[in-house]
Amino acid sequence: MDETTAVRAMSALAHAHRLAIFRTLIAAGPSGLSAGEVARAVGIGATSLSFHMKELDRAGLTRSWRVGRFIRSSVEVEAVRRLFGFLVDDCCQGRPELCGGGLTANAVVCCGQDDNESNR
Amino acid sequence: MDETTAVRAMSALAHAHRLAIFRTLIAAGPSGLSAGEVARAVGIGATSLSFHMKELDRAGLTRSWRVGRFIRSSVEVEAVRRLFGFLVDDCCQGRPELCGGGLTANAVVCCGQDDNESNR
DNA sequence: TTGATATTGCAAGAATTATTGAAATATGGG
DNA sequence: CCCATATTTCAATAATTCTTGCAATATCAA
Repeated sequence: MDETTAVRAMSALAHAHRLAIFRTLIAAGPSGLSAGEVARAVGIGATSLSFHMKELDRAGLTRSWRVGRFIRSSVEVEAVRRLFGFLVDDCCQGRPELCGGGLTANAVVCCGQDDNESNR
Repeated sequence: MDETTAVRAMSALAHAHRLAIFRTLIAAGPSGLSAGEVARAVGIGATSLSFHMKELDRAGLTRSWRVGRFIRSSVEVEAVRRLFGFLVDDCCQGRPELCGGGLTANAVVCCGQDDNESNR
């Protein structure tokens, strides 16, 4: 993960609607939701959802795929993990004796090692 | 953590200079760095650093305190933990059977339970 | 093919955020 | 008290991002 990628990801989450979309999709799990379902859940219009969903996809935080007339989207769990890692991986320069707890940076997100089939 | 707080935190990190500042401070650990040291490390001017540092402080991601003529800043590790949690805590609606790995959302950052004295 | 549903693209204005240097403030040392 | 260092404030400009409705595209079902 480079800085540009990380900034793009943070920017994608730095918006009330997109954060709500992201959290809605995190809750939905690997099978995701259709654009319409997300728009309804978040309370925004189709145009607005499309705009914001595209931002999340572009940032690599979500993935979208077509199922008939619907576009389903879900969170790219691995990307979230990499993002968290990028933020904190150099914590205390990796010298735990500088810190109290002394854990090396680590971020774990639900849904295991990412891809768990479902209807992708 | 509410949505407004989370958006403010993500916005604070959604900028190349501020992300660099944040990561520099994460690496520095609880004792932090002075504004000048950060500015030099990141390669920006004093005015610019002051502007961006204030954003990080305002977002609650960092804390700053005066030591003589210097202002030192360090990362608020607990705030980072809460932010990560807010992003992923509802993962798969807390129903691990929907996910492969089945972990509940969890984000761990170095430096233990936050405050480890040093020169605060 | 036609109609209905689902989603995206476009364009212009509105709003927010970033950049810059110069001046102002705070502190410690002599 | 005066000077040098460290940081912040101010103000104007520049740049980016958001919002909105409507038209366009894609797919399915009849």
